[in-house]
Amino acid sequence: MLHVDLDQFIAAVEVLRRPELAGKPVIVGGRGDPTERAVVSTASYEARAFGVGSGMPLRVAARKVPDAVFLPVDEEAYLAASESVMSTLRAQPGAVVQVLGWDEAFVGIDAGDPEAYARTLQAAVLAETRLHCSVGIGDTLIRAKNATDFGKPAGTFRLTEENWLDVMGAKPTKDLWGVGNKISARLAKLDIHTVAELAAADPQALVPEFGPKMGPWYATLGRGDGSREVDDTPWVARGHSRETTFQTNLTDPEQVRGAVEQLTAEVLRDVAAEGRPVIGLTLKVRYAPFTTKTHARKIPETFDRDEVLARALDLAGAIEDGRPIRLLGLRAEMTMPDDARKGHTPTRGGW
DNA sequence: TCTGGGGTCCTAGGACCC
DNA sequence: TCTGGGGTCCTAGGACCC
Repeated sequence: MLHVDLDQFIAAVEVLRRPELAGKPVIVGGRGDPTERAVVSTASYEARAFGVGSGMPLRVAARKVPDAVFLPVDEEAYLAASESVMSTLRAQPGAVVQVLGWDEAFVGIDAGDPEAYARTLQAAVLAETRLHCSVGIGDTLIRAKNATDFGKPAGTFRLTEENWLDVMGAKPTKDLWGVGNKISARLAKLDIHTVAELAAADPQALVPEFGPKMGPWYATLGRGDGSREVDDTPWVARGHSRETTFQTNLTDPEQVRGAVEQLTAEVLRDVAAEGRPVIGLTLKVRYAPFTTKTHARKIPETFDRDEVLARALDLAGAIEDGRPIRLLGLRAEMTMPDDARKGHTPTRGGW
């Protein structure tokens, strides 16, 4: 199968409608004001050359590249571009498309020459949207996904059982999809540092540290194994959430209640738009300096809007907790009945 | 250097039941 | 007197992805 990934997607969409930005360092994030509390969504390759990357605070990015062009996030524009890309992929002969995000998809194909198919696909996307993409080719989803990085920009690369360890074996475990800083550090405690070492690990030996599902799953990741099926079942959201970061920390309980009420109402609107009931409510509270507390409640399906709001304000009461408040941010999440759930590869991120 | 906003899924531990 | 064993449900917290 193939994994298709648009190159510097958000920055590329912005450059398309502002051709004068081509070749300049472009940084998209927040409201486009580098003095605000917000982070980088995407940086163009020119900005990345200065060490700017996704997730970096805008203030830090501005220090690194004072001359950069800062732009606000425009979700609608990216969504429109994304839909155009995905429909181009679906229009290819024999393609089964599993969308992973705005700028990524798996494409299941039955082609004798996957590289040739990939180049056809890249040409079609470019012709339709003027956007470049890289394509990974693999015999599992994991291998296709990892292959894409080696194809960037605008190229292709193939990873299979044959060359997986030759190409990936010496890489740190963090390079694997689903292994971040925390998991790689815990693997290191077990003296597992590289992909090859993880591939050689006994899956059962990882259970005490990571649990019955994730332990064996990490060993599978190390080998590049896992699903070979591209699944184009339409995606159904499990939940909705809204998050905000305050430009200055909130300290007043009344302000906190107001913020909770507003966020909750916004999420309720998203859920109501789907005509589905709420069955769970979670408030995540980000306190300065950087601790998160969670307050969750199950919600009866029969609850109406006002009852859910009241339950949220109940939870907000727990925020105060006697101590002085210093709130960096808030997130309200609601879950919906999961009758449409599919799945069962124990991965995060919905496939 | 200092922390987005949208998601998904897993694990631990306590409560409760038989 | 001293404390089984299995199950489910719920809450809190954590980790990761784009």
